[in-house]
Amino acid sequence: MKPVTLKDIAETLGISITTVSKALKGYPDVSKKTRALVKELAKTLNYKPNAFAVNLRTEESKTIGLIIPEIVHHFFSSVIKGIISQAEKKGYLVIILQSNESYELEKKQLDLLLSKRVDGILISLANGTADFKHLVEVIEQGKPLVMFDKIAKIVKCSKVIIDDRKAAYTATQHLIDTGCKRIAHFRGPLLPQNAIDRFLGYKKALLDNNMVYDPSLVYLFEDMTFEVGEMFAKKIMDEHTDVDGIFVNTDLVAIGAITEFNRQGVKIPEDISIVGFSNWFMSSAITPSLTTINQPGFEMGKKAFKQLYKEMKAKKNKKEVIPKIIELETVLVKRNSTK
Amino acid sequence: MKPVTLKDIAETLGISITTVSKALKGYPDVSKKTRALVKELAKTLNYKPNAFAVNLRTEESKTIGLIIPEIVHHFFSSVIKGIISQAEKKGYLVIILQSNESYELEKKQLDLLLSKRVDGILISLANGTADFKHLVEVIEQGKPLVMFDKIAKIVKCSKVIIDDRKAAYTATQHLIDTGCKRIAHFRGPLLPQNAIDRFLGYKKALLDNNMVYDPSLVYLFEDMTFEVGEMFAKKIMDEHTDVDGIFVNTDLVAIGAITEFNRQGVKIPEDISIVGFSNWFMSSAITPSLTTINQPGFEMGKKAFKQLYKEMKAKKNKKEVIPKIIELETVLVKRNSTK
DNA sequence: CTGAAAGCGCTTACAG
DNA sequence: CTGAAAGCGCTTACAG
Repeated sequence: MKPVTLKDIAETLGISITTVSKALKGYPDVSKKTRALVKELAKTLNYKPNAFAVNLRTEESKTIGLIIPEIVHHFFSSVIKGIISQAEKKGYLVIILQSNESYELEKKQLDLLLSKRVDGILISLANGTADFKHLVEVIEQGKPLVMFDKIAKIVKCSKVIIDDRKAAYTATQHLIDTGCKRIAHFRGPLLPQNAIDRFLGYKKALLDNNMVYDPSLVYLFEDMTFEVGEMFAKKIMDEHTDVDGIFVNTDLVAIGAITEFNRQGVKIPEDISIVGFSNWFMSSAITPSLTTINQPGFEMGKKAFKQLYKEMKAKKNKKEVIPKIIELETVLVKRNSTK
Repeated sequence: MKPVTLKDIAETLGISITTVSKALKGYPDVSKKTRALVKELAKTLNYKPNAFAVNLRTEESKTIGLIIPEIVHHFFSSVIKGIISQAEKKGYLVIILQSNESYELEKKQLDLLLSKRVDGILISLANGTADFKHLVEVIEQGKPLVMFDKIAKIVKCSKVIIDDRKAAYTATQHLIDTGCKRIAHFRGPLLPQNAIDRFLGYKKALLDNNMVYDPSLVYLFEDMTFEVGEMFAKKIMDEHTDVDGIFVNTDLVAIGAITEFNRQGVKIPEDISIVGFSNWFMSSAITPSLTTINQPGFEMGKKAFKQLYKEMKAKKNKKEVIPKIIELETVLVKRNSTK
């Protein structure tokens, strides 16, 4: 009933706990005979080291924390999958917490992870986060921290990102190249760095092509939902009948817009071209299929863990870590929502 | 730099570690003055108990494990969200692992969680799992275990489920009630209990209505994807032009089928009616919108954790636990893919 | 009201 | 090659 301990094995074999421990860990200063004996007994008794004791001794839990704004999102769940798959390979477990896009919750979750003494932390910031003291504190404490996707530029730590500005530029340029003259942007929320960068890329593409940047064509919204896409599609039809192209922050919203345009008989791409962002699997399924930017979530998760792992290892060996910015490639996936 | 310990506080205040510990935990046998002093110092020093030591002493980690077949699935990510939200309220953290629908991996993950000594385990079975010894062992060890959604009927533990058979019956009956005479079923994989039960509900509805059950109208497939839906829609048009209704195992597959039928000019619901399963948010977005069975994922996650919590508490108090089957309500959501 | 002491199960520096 | 001992940081039964 009670779990088997080193002591149990030692007593049964009439040797010391020290020797049992060493034998199990394959230390060379144990005789072959003893080692075999110990290992055999451990196996038959189904011995499993008490993780709590090991943690206490080694000050390491082989567990990392992950804070994510929202789990129920195709992109983020792909990232999670990437993180878990990689963590598993290295023998790490992942504790997942959600910030619900709230700064207060994010702070609280970070504190929780710290008090649990996870070995490292992976985080994608909440939309509501504009102050970064809580993150700086983690770093000052020497706890490895890697940010991904939604990051804070001024915080000195490793980051795994895409070049949102460039990707948005490419998307907008594609609209221009295919003949769009008046291009709107469904921007999303105000604060997060990726929304800012996508907006900047959009704007720069316009200016580089000697097109007018018109702020009234930029639509802000908090929630990235299908319904928001429908709503703004309606708004465009009401307010700006001359718009012939839209660059949308997220596929889900773009698909909402497409659905509404379809419903109203607006032809895509003849009347309006649309480019999304993220390459959600539904974007190839919708009619017309959606031209979009591929954002490699699974890959991002893998890279983020790998970097964190390096930093945890470096810390263990008391080596200095130089923060690294890892940028993943994005690709424009051309489909039928653009000419 | 080094974390503050009870000893640090005790030494600074010139009192014993015992008293500091008691004061911080609000034990009544400490003078008000001492308690106030200790608490204040702890706060200014930002004392956080060493979770590893607490775990070792209390044999409790306030952490649970969750094994899920696939994270990147709207339904499962909703469940995860429900679990995490509830766990947070009770001060528990959640370690998430994926079985990738593989029995071997599921066993391995379970073992990992056990060796980490989580306080309890939540699991939804892999499609590949047909042997349940690994689960029985967990229970025999006295570790609280609750299964949800994809369960094994013969394993004696608490379960949170829906009545898949009844829901499938309702879905099929709705097709019959709206005039369908020849109803196919996209069944999904062979093994999981929920696929079996949905199939049985479909069959029973046919028989209760004196309709012929034709095995050639039941389509098996391993992966529940959009593409599978497209493919089987084509198959139906080739093989069974008389089919006028389909009950599909999952919304995603149903939406794939709708897309293909739309493409081929097959009218929904005039030529073929379709009912899905799960009420994925895209099912109200597609044209025509999809009639489906609402499967409460978030709710299921919450209930599963609540039950696990009860059992962990009972175990702590050395009370017996009687396994409980919690069945959540499902509702048929009528939309435009049926008459 | 306070504290000395045992103990949770492990790891590892050290002695022999 | 083997083992006694210290110690990780906490909790708690017990004595005073």
